[in-house]
Amino acid sequence: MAGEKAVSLTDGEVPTQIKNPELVRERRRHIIDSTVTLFIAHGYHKTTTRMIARAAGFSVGSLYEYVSSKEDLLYLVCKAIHEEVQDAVEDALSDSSGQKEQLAEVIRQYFQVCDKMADHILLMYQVTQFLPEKWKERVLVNELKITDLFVQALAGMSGKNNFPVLDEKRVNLVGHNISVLGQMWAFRRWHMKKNFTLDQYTSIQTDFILGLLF
Amino acid sequence: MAGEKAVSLTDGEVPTQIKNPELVRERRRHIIDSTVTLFIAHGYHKTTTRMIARAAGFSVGSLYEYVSSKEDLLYLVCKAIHEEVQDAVEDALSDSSGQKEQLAEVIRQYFQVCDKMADHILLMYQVTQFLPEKWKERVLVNELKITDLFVQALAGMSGKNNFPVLDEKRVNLVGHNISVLGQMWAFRRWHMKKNFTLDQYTSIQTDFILGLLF
DNA sequence: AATAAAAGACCGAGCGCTCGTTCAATACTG
DNA sequence: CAGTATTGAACGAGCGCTCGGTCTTTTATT
Repeated sequence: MAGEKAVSLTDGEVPTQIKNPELVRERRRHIIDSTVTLFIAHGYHKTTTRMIARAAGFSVGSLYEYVSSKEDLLYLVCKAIHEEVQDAVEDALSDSSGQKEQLAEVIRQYFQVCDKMADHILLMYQVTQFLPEKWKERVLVNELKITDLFVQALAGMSGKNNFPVLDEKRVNLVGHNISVLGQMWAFRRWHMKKNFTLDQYTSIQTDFILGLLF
Repeated sequence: MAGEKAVSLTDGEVPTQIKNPELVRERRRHIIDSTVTLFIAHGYHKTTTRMIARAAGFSVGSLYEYVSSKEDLLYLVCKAIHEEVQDAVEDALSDSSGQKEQLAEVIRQYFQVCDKMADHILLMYQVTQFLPEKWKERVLVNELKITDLFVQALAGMSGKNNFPVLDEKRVNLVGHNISVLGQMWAFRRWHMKKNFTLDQYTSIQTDFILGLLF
């Protein structure tokens, strides 16, 4: 179930003119990579399909053989980012055995991911709004999946190893808080980077989350 | 100092062709109101200057007498939203006397503001990216001002009334956390509204912030 | 008070341009 | 040669913004 590193870029989800599915997977990977860089640098609207084509080493025409619209490409980008974050979080969780110290470690690794992928996280925040409704829903579901990893982990700890028992709603919300406080390092970095190192940030937020502050 | 409900819409900041400053203030107020509604409904890019003019009851030409570009108008919108939030938070803080229970009350009122202004908060997240660098900085400063209200309040409580002493960095970060956890009710409402009432959310998050969970 | 003149506010057709997308022509490959 | 992949010029809808002009209000003049 976990650990597939799903590279489902061929999905009928997003249509293509090209017959050879392997070619599609390979080229799309390439297109997505180029596009992410451009989107981060210039934003969605100021990145033109021509720029994307050029950066990926294609003509506009070819680009449109592999991707049916700019919006669809945007969806592929969002999906790829989510997959990357999700994989990283799953890795972090895989060697966590449910102690309070382990939770701290998971948070530490997650925040590390948020730091490394700060640009991508910011991009997701900026760009989800431009997805067609159909894709937008999917993206939110993916976002929820990541948060749920924390929720599940917390639920697993609840009541064990001097961990307090938390009802479902509380667990759920704490999961979201962890998720968002990680992202905050990305979307408020204009302030954070000026005032904290990542380690400082992690340390204080961990205390905060574990309720050691007050 | 506080309580001016500053309506500084005449500021030389954003240029205009119209001579009568009172007229400018009045009309801009009106234009901004119409624009906010449109931006919330359709986003920045899909809202055309024609739509804005029509909604405000002007011709495009007149619109451009009061506002020198769509980007400047966007800045005015952001500023107006921040002013509204800031005023509301200041009100909430004005009758807080520095007890733990009072902090809870401030949080409650702030979250209420976030709920009422959820659309606006979301809009700010979506739209800041389109501001010219010059305005973007200002907007971030305004955002910081609001967070600082919490930081100041916390700093004032630190050490008094069975409140723990917190160093500057911790106080600063907790202020940001309060600010962001309020906004989270807005930008994750697709999940939150499905699973919590505002009261539930407030109650759990207050516990979380005050560290009563673990 | 009547009239002229100047200023200020308002108008909207249209300019110049960008951008996503298409498609007829061309090249490649087995 | 058939099937597939690639190309990039051309398209046309849509956009922000301008500008020559009109309408309204205020001021000046007789």
